[in-house]
Amino acid sequence: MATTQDRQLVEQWRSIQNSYFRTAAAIDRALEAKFDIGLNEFEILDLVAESVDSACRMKALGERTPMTQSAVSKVVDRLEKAGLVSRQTCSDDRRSLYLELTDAGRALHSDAAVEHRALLKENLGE
Amino acid sequence: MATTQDRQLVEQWRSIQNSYFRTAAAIDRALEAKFDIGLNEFEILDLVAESVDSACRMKALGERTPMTQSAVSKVVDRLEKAGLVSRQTCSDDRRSLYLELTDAGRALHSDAAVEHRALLKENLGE
DNA sequence: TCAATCTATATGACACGTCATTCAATGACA
DNA sequence: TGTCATTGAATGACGTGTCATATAGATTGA
Repeated sequence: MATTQDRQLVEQWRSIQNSYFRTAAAIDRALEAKFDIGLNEFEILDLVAESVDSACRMKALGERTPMTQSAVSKVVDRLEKAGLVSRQTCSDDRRSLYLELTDAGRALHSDAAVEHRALLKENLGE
Repeated sequence: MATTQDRQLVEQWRSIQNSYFRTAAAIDRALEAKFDIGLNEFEILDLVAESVDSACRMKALGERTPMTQSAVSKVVDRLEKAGLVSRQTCSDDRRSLYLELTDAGRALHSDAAVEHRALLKENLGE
């Protein structure tokens, strides 16, 4: 039997879905159009940009994002191919890699971040 | 410059992302394991199940879901292939189709809905 | 009534994410 | 030290979503 609570849960869930998808789509389109990178690429850039320490980070990145380890790896592939980020080997654990923004990456990030925040405000803050 | 408000927005956004992804993944896995359908398939089933009127619905479905029209079409393909739903032509507009649950679809939906609601409660209500 | 246009759905090419696996490096412990 | 398990990351096969387009039916207006 569908209880009232069930219906409320479903409503709540649909509303989360809609706001998530609408916001994500809006940001994705804008970043794609203006900076030629997708939302996931930006989010990785953003995480790298806010990591001031130079700890080995591919792993850490995976923990701060809902993306899979392999998704992160592929996003980083694209960022690296685009010359925005570079993979550096870790001296203390040679399995690990950490990421560094290139100058181009830093520049693009700081422009894109403005757009990103503005769209978040528009869609979340309303 | 990163203002405090910016940081709050980003935090809020990440928290939405996480709760969305965690919940979606949990439901998806459970439905996949127990009923062999994905979350999107279930959501279409759910929409069809709650449409009591027999209006032409493919179109209407598209409006109640963040999915693309073409995504809906493919999800329905799979549901039809699985024998859970059937496409019916519309007499008043032969371009349109409406969907009907098969008996198997109705049965699966009512079981899966219990699971779905329970997981929503667990993840959203907590 | 016949174009021109619009609308509902389907489809194919493509991009991207996931899973399972692989590979190399590390750690643990006998 | 040598084996065995574990860990960080990359990769290939695959499924599914998106975009652009195709198709068929509807609508409009001359």
